[in-house]
Amino acid sequence: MTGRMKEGSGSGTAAKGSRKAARPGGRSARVQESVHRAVRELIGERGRDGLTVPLVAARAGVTPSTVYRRWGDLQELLSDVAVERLRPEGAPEDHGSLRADFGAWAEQFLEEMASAAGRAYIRDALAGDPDGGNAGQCSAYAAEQVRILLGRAAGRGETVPELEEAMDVVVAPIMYRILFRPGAETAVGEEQAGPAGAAGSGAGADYARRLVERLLPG
Amino acid sequence: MTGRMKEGSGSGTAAKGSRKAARPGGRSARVQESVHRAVRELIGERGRDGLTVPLVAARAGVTPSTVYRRWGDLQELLSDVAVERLRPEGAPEDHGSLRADFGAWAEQFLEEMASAAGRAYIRDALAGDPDGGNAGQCSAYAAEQVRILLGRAAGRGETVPELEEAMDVVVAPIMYRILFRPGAETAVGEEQAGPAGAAGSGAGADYARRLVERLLPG
DNA sequence: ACCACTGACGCAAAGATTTCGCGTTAAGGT
DNA sequence: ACCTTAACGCGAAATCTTTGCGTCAGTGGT
Repeated sequence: MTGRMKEGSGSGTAAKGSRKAARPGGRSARVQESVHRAVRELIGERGRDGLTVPLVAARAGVTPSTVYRRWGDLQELLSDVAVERLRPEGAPEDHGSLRADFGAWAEQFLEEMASAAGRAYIRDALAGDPDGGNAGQCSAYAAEQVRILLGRAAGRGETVPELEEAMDVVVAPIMYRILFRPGAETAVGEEQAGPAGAAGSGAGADYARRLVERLLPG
Repeated sequence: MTGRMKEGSGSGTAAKGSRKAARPGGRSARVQESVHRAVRELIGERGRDGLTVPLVAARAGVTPSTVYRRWGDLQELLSDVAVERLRPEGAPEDHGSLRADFGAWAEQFLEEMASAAGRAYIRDALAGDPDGGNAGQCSAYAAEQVRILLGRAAGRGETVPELEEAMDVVVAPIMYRILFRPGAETAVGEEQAGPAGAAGSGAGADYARRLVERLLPG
């Protein structure tokens, strides 16, 4: 990961309240922040397995029943934390053209999402998510980034595809391969790749670039 | 659902051994079949929530420790059952042309996967799947169906796209929308749909057809 | 056909997690 | 400042999960 996603433990100052916003005031916000931080720390120390509600609660300085009442179970709590960490940090870089912008973004997106940590967060986000709200948030994050890319290109006078089409052609295949085809995040059913690694450094960089070229005419 | 996926409780005669095939002989096979059937029955009776390992074990006529030892936890068991139910029943129908074949298949695929039951099974399959083996099996099922479509069209002399490209352009967007964009399985970023429901009956039928047309030239 | 070997199961106790009722605290509004 | 009520802490009860040990049944060899 190069920096699109949150890395450090708790960089933000204010709680976000991704779940129930019924009473987002002082104490509830403190508890949520404390529990989220406990989860992040314990994941770093003991891994996602070996994580239990009583353990998280103890680290956070609350009682287990508080966690159960707010989040229901460990899965939903992990889902909340995962979504928070899958949120992009800033706007995608500007490389002068839609092809370069989108290519670089897709490359980075694939690399981060396909990493062991990224895949774990994606699966956590999906797993404890009855109504699909957290998964929708993840998709909204990516769509927002792509919308910025397209809007920027349109401002340059370039002809740009629809956002929906861009999500279908570039983002969806990346996520599909990560989730359903472990170990196949590279390779695309087209011509042989360039001599060896055209621009990107990672393994699936070529794949990401080729998805972007499938979207853009020319 | 019209019949691509398994519907009834236990139609097959022999156990399949989707997990450990260490000792697939008589008793182990009976236990696996019995536990799987118990899960299917209880899901039908009490829903996926309110399902516990002791409950399943009691229905299956085994002790909870047996379930824990074979599957680890409820999630992995549900993942196994989900993959079994996501397996296609037979070969896709023949409509005379790749466009018609693929369109009809995609339409049916979307309808089944986007249903409440289909989505639940997909999420279960992904959730309890440490190594991604079950998810890979789901993808392999779909890929096999598409491979049949493409091979049949090639036999007719049609020019056909690569399997990988077909998966990227048609299957991936369908699964992405189901997982990450609840309530947005229809609509595509192109021209307005036909007058009103061209051929398919379901809501997302037009979307599936348009994905196929994005893949096929002409 | 018989026998030894080994993986899988049942049973039951120990341990951990999850649920629930009730009193208390503190946020939000008037 | 006072009232209302969502959210929390505490502790007991219920439920689930793990583990050790004896037994049973498939598997392969003779």
